[in-house]
Amino acid sequence: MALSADILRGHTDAIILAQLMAGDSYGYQINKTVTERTGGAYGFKEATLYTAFKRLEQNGLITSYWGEEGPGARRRYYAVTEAGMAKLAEDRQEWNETKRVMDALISWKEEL
Amino acid sequence: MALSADILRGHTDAIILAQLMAGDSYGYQINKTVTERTGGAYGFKEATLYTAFKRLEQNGLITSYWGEEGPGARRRYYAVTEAGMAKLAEDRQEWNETKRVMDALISWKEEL
DNA sequence: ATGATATACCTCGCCTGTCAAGGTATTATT
DNA sequence: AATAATACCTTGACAGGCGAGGTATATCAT
Repeated sequence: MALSADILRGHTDAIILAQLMAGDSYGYQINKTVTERTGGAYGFKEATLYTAFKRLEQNGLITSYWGEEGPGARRRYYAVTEAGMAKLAEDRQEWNETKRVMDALISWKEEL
Repeated sequence: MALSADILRGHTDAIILAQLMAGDSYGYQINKTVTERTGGAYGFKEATLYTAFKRLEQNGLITSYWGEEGPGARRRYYAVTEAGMAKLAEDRQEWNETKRVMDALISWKEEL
């Protein structure tokens, strides 16, 4: 099942921050990693991705810099800030809470 | 932690449908049940709730009728349709997939 | 009586994140 | 020369959440 982004709306920032915890990266690479990690079940639309970078940077959760130019298209790298790490920790707690709440509300068990 | 609805955006319909599987109910009651079931961690804003009812009914996933008038404010009851039950089954699968995807993307383990 | 609180419903208009569609540029492959 | 892959970006439309406002009934405290 391919997930629509509207289902994951609000989790985009957390997903990006989490990927950056493994090291600085750039848009195209991050998206490929996301797609691989989910077995193709999920990937960002480009507009969504770059909108998110902009938002994250404006909120001080990531910083960006142009990569050293080798051959090929230029790459803008992103790095998590301290604030970004703190935010990710919050988001992870929030995700655990989300799972708890959703499972309590839509699971089968309660109805049997 | 109190969850914002933006985190659960896209899951509102599934939550409502799941509550109605236990029997016909009305807005105020559904919301109280949701709040109780989540230990106060979640509840719909009224505008969100009634907007969702309208959407669900327009999509043929629920039907509504006014309750038999006893004393007190009038109540509009909602019932799940066959299409609603089918949709809920889909939504539940989707939720399982969402958990799988999110855990694959933001969990700690992968980084260690 | 009067005000407050709980129950119970509804609408309007703003806000925010997603994304289709459009664009630019480089390199490799056919 | 054309196509595809890499890599970035912006604009405007759309949809769901929700603050703020409204209506109405019943109970409880002052």
